[in-house]
Amino acid sequence: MQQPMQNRKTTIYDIAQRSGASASTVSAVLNGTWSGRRISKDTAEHISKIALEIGYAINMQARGLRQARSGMIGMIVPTHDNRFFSSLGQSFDSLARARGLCPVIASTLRSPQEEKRIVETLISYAIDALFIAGATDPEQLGKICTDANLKHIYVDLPGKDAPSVLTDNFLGAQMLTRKLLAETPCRAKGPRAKSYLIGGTINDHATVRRIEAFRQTLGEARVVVDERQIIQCGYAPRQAAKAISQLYGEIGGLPACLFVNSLTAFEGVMSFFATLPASAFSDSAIGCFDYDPFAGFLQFPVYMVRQDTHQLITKAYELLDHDVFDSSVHEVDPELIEPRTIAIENLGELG
Amino acid sequence: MQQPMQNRKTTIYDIAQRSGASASTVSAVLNGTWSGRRISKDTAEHISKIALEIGYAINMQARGLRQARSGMIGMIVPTHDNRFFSSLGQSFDSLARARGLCPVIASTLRSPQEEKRIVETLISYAIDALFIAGATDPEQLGKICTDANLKHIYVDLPGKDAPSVLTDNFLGAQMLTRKLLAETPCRAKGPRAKSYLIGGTINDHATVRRIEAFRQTLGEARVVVDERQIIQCGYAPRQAAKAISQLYGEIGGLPACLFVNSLTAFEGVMSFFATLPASAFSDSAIGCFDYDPFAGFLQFPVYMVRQDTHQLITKAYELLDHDVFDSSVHEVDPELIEPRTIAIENLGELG
DNA sequence: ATGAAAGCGCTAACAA
DNA sequence: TTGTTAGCGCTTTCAT
Repeated sequence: MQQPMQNRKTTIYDIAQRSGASASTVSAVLNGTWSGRRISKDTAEHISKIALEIGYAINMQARGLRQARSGMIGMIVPTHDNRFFSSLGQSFDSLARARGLCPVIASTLRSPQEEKRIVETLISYAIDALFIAGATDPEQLGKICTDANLKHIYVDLPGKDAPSVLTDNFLGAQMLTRKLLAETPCRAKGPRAKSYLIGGTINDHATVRRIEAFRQTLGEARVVVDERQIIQCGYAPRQAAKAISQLYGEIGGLPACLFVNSLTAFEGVMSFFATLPASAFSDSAIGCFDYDPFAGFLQFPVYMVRQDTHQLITKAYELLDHDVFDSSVHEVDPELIEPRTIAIENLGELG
Repeated sequence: MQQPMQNRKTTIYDIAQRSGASASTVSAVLNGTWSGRRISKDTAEHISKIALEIGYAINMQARGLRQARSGMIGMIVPTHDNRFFSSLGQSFDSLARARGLCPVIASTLRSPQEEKRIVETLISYAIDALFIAGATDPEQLGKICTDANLKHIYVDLPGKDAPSVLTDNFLGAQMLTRKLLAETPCRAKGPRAKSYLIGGTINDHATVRRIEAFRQTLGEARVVVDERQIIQCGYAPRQAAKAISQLYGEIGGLPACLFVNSLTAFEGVMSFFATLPASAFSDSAIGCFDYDPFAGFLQFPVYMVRQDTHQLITKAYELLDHDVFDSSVHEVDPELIEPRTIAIENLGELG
């Protein structure tokens, strides 16, 4: 017996009953395959009208079960709470919806176990594809995806078993280093005359490329970089604060050129800088490989590199659309942002 | 005939066959209801072992279809790309996963039509609950949720038909205004001696409360606020830039006290400030109802109010857990952040 | 141009 | 203590 309660969701059978058509006809009409099934326009319109009237909403779990896909697309990121990844997330979301997919962004907190759990969860929900951004163990995830027959694309890190879309980190670091060298005041003497890169980890491909560019660019200026000029203290603000404080003590001031390798590290650096007098910055050129609108308006000029998140995601979707599943690598140029500037896109109508 | 292809996903029937048990037994074991079904521990262990061996992964669409729920929980936000909402998102995500739910965060871009579409989509996927953060038309969404029998909770905006968790915007604005008045240099004369609030819209509850507090706090200091001191230019940086530029022209400089009503508006304000000499700021006290770590290190002090996003989300989950579905309102205190300070939570190990 | 019927993978009565 | 069975709501042959 049909439950007479209001709670029963309306189904295609309700519409079938009301319209006098069969469930399969209703289904075809409602999911757009009706033209291929030579259903008359009259029938189609009639059914659509009824569906609208009774407020029919399709059950995606039923459809998904039948079709063995879900209409959802996933992306994993280390954290939502980060300018770069949330910006990737925004583009991912908008572009997913533009193609009728439901976006699901999950954060891994940079934990390999969480990464695994999350990807497995998403597979359980039969997501149609996965973007992997900022994984700590890409190999592990690639294997899980491959085993589950899940299309996946690496974003902002290179994978071995599927296409990758990367920022041209070498180019970005080169632009930034060159700029910093050009702007370096020549007053700093002795140990303070050197250039330093701070932040990041060697496990991280992006960091590796940036260090390569940093080294090479300094090399072009006939400067040799020793190990102590590359300070790998991770991304955590606290660690960066400790590292810069220590460096300051060792060399007796700020270095002539300081390349900070992420915004989070820069937060830590700033917390130390806040303890210094304004004069401490006069002999240094400071840059950050990341973008925050306010960092460009500090008491000293900060040069920044901004990744083109929208382009990264756009490329990733293009690879999906064109069924590219080799392990090709696609690079996107970042942009050098001058101090006292706000990237123009941020001045759009949307907050 | 069973397909011998590798592509067939393994199901509970595969496990049933291998273990000699029935599908329902396997199901009970795998979803934890087996103790209630008086299944022997031996059987359970045997089945679990096999499931692990053959790498079984549950099909959540099938489970969801059967149970008429999905194990997913949704949240809508205006944009991901925003410090406040991405911070809400992070807490939402972590806490969802902690209770075994799959978080889905979707952005509406502040469009009423998108809001509607998105909520309907989420309902089609049978999400178990929805957090509504930053909707432009909460009434519309409330009705849709109610009709679909979907538990929903308003976050950062008050709803009429379900519980709401809000920042105490009045308190925050009061703290900020008091601080600004206390710090206002007394040098400004004439029209520049007044206090201004810039940014936001009157449709927005948070803005309304902040304006109330701004007015009342100034009232306590025996100052009357006229309409022109409340500049409702929306949240877009571009509009805010235009508005502050216009104000500057009208009153011949910066006002003695400037209360900026959001970080995005503050971005716009900064893009105008960048055109001013450092001396332009000496007669003003400037504050922002929002937090960015770098905004505290600008060339002039900026007082900020930081909302407690984690507490907002924690409360919202508590309401879910305790089955609170009345239209009660729950407020969470924000925090006043002094310039030259980085909120301590940001200095954790995670970037 | 349309309908009947099977089945996606799981869970929950009800039997045994 | 476990198995049988009947769906959840949809799509998709295949028949007509």
